[in-house]
Amino acid sequence: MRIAESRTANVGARGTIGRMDGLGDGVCQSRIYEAYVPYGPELKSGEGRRKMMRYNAAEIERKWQGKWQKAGIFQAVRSKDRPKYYVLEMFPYPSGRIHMGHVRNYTMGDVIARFKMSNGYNVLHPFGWDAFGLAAENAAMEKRIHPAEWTYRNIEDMKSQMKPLGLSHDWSREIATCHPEYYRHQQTMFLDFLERDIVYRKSAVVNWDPVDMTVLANEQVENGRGWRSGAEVERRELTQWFFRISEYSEDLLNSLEKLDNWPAKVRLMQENWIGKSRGLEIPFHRIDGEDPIVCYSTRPDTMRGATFVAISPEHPVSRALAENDTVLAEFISETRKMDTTEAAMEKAEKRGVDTGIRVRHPIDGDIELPVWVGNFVMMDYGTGAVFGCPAHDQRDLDFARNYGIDVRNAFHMPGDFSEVQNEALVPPKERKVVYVDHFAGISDATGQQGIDASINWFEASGLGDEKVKYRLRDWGLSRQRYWGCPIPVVHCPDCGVVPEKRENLPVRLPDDVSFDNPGNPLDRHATWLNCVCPDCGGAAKRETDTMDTFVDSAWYYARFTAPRSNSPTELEEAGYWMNVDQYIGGIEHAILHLLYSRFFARAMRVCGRLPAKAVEPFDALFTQGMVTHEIYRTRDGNGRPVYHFPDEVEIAEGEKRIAVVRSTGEKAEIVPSAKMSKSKKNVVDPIDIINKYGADTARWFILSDSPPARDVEWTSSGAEAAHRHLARVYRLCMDIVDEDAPPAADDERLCREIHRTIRDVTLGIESFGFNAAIARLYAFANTLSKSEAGAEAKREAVKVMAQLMSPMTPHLSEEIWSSLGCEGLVSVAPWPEADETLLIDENVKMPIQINGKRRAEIEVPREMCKEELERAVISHSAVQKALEGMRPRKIIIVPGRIANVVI
RNA sequence: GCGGGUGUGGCGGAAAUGGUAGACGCACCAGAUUUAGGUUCUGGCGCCUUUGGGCGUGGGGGUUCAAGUCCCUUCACCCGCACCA
Repeated sequence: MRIAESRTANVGARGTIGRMDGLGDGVCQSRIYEAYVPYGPELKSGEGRRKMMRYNAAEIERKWQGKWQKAGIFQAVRSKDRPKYYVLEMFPYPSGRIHMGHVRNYTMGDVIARFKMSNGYNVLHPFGWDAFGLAAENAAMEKRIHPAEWTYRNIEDMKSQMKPLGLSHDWSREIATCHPEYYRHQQTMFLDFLERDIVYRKSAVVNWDPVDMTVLANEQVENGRGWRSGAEVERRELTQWFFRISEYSEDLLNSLEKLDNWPAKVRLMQENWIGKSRGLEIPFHRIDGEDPIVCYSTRPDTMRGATFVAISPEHPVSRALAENDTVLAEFISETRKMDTTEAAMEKAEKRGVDTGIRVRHPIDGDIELPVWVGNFVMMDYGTGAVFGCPAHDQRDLDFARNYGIDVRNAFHMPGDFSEVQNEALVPPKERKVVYVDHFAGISDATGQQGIDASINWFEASGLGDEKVKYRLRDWGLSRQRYWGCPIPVVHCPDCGVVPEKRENLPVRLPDDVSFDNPGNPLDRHATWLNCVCPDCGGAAKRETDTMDTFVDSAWYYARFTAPRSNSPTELEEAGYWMNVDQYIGGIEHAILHLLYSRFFARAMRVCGRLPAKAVEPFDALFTQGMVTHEIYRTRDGNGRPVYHFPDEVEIAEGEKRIAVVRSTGEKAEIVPSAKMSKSKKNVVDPIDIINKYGADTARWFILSDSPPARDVEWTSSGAEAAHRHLARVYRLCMDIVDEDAPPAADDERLCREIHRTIRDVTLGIESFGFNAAIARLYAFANTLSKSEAGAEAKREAVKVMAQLMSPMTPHLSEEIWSSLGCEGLVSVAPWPEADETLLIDENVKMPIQINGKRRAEIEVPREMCKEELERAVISHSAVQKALEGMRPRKIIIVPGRIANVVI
């Protein structure tokens, strides 16, 4: 790892830093790390500009991107002189095309990065590719192209689509997770984790996606379906690798509190996902004297109403019994196939099989309870066994009614008829209940009180142990796929599972694989599969499962701090750059990626791969909304919908908007805004927009109008308006550059407006109110164009406007900046500061209300005291008229704000 | 079922802290420029109106001199989780 001495010094080295041996011969040489050569020759300045006076975005943007490139201003280098700022957008999957969602995401990150740079921060703003994944394998099967080639080609394509946007990414730090120089470090950390028992192997019933032919983690199953394929997930028992993320439940939960720059919504979602609950483990003793069945309960106050015990089909007791019980065995295999989709769950009957086992009621030993295997009991929550209390739990009641099991009240609500028929008696939290037989010493209590008292009572009586449980389960990372990071272990018939030697890393993916047959090609690759045991040197086989791609993205933010290091991270670099100060991405990763990353940062710290201060990877998180567009739909002969791209229809504005398909003249239905999607054809290609209007317009528009957290609708009229405005700003500025008017009376007013604008725009950017900042800049342009100020004052206004616009429209800003004759690049010029003294006007306009309704306005000196103000208000003609000679009942004066006269 | 969010003109949306509702943009209307269209520029634009005002931030109620903002209640839409014991 070399760190360049200075920014410019690093430029020449850029092409060479990354000459890692790519992916072996014949497959694909990564060109990721080659230098970016900006397109086209530079424009001659001066004469050409004056004559044209037309806003030529293409030329301007090409020119300034070249200059930035030359100056190397976006390359991050550690420095003691300035505070660091690490801004990161969630890196993309290289699907081949960038879309408007990317443009929005990266533009927001760019605004922050550029803003921080102007404010004196040493900014790290890297970019990379989340490059492993199934799409590449699917492409391999369909198009007979190697996944590596497909991926690297897509990366190059997407990069060429991104470059014209003029983003301030430090490309010298580019990484791709499918590159051996990335995943080898991931393998190193896997071995770290293995040594510290953070990753382990176990046999478990797992989620199997029959379409993608791989296992999925719990987080990756939505509504019983695979998150990528949408196929119904099956339950299979397999031996798999797991990360011990559940060991970190408490820490992951508690630390959420400290993430006060995360959206509350995301924190809440994680909290619910981790799902902490306080309850009891209660042994139920078997009549036959075998080991007791331990049930978990968060509602031990309902114990009096227990009439049965239910255990999971996966419970060891069920399994043992099933060996000699065909009925039970049949039942267990049926539940495994059970449909877990929402609709099916709703309808699914509560079914079970009586095991014949009887247990004693923990409180009253004379009562015997039957033990059932129930299809509604899950093995991986609690202990896989529950007691059933039909009187106070709807699910238990349904089950009891199906099998004629007793219903017994543990409490009733005073004043209400409490006989349980078909609905369980579940009192609202705040409702008081009366316990049967002064249960656990309590006669009555409201909700939580009763629960707490009963937990304490059980503990004290030695009948149960208090246990805190979490819903979060260990993260299964094995995937039966080729295009992922190989798990660096070997299976030896003599030594068992043996980690690969560190010096043998990376365990590379073989290049010569075929996708002609379904399944994992690694399983069939004899020369790769057969290897030597690192321990005994005997014949052994490689692990053919690869890692979940969410592992790749769980630590990339750390790798960016030292992307060419020979170890996964460099503590010095990570210590300087971590944590990510601002992370930006979609809400869809609220649980998956963001939870995994939080876990990984902790595990990496345990292994000494991150410094102690990097507890949380992301200090601040911003989740941006989607880009939407309306849909144009016609119907075919059979009434099936036919969709049309926006550029295929003509929109007539008027009282009603009408869309007509150009080629056929058909009238199309306009369906209100929806997420851009290829299948609905409501997409616009960023490249088309850039070609038509330029990058600055695309950037300006995508930030306008909608608050960044909300969805933004792309409209062609909006994009045109943005472009019109930038062209107007350009003309306005160029006119002013050439102006020669003497100082005027308006100078001071313009000057005050400049400083108010600085304040508002700065505040807007800092608070992610880009839309408000842009609105303010529109207003300022309006003011400037109408201003009667002299040339000097106007030029100052133009200069400041260029600076304030530069995070959003960097190219145009540079052009204006240089036209004014300002030194250097506006991109690195210090951010303008608002002069406090100029923000305060000597006179203020104060509205006068009469009985709370605005009736008049007076202009008064700022410093006027309350008494004087009151006199001024009273003597105002509108107030006099309203008073009709009477005295006001009350006068409220808020100096500088408002006056209210109550009559 | 549990948890969370949103609701402001024809549309997207502005309004730290309760203090001039509708900034800014789109669309629309009128005028200027133009042979015409487009561009550009100027002005208008919440609703009703007897031109004095009245009504207006999903609906209803409340607190306050004053409510988009605070409280209660209700409706609609959106999102997340869910056989969680």
